[in-house]
Amino acid sequence: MDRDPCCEPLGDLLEPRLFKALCEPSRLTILGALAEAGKPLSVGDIAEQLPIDFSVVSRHLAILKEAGVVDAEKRGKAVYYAMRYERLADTFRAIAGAIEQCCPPEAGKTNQKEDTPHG
Amino acid sequence: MDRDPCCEPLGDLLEPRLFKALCEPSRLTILGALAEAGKPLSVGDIAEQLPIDFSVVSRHLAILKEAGVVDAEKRGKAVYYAMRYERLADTFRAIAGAIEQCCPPEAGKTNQKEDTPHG
DNA sequence: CTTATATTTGCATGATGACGCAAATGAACA
DNA sequence: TGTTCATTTGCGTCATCATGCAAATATAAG
Repeated sequence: MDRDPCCEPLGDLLEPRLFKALCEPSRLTILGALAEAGKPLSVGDIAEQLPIDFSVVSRHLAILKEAGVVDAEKRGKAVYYAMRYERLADTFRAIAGAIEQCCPPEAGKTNQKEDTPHG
Repeated sequence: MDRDPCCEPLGDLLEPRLFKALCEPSRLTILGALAEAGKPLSVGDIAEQLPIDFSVVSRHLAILKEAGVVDAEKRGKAVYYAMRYERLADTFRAIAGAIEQCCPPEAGKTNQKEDTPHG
C-alpha cells in the first residue's frame, strides 16, 4: 500500500551528488563566476578573482564536473571549465516535474482517502 | 565588462541552504518517505521505518523545514511534517529558468564576442 | 498533579569535508 | 632534454556535521 508509484522518478532525480556539489558557498561562487563570464574559464582565471588557493579551486571544479554541473576541456597547458547550462536547466526542470507528478497539490486530494489523522 | 546582468537572478536562486538540506542521503530518504506517503507524517512515523534514531530524524526534519522543503504542524502530542510540493516545484523551475535566462545555449552565441580563447 | 507518549535539545564521538602548502604530473617551448 | 607554466594530488589541520544516548520539554490522559 504505497499509493501509486508516481514518486519513483523523483527518487531517481534526487541525487545527493548534484546537491552536494551545489551546497558549498565557494563552489556556488565559482559557478557564479563561470556564469557571469559566459565563456569557459581556466582554473587560474577563476582562482585569481577568489580569496582561495587555486588547488582548492581545482578540487571544487572537479567536484562540479563529477556532478555534471560543468564541463572540462584541456587546451594547451590550461584546463577550461564551462557551465553546462542546458543540462542543468533540464535537470532542475525534470525535478520540478517529478515533484508535481508525485503529488500535485490540487489533484492530490483524490489520493488522500484518510487525509491526515485528526487528533 | 560583466556582460548583461542576466545572471543576477540565478545567484539569488542558488541558495546553499536548500542544497545543503537536500545533499544528505538520510534527509532524501526522509523526503522520499514523505512523498510516498502522500500525506503528513509524524517524526515517529518516519523514524520507525528508518534505521536511525528519532532524535536524528527530528533534527533532519528541522533542517528540511528551515530550507522550506517541508512544513510542520503540531497536532496533539505529535508534530506532522508535510512536503511542500508546490513550493519545491516552483523553486526548481525558477532555477531552471534562471539558468537559461543567464546564458541560453542557442542564443548565447550572440553574447560571446570573443568566444573562447583558442590555444 | 502524576503518568505516559512524542518531540526537541545537550553532549560526546566518529566521519566527512574545506583549506593551504608543497610535491608531482602534464604540456608547450627553447 | 631541460625549463617554465598550469593543474592536480598528497598530506596535515581545523571546522562542520551526522549519529546515538540521555535529559529536558510539551501535550494528553488518569
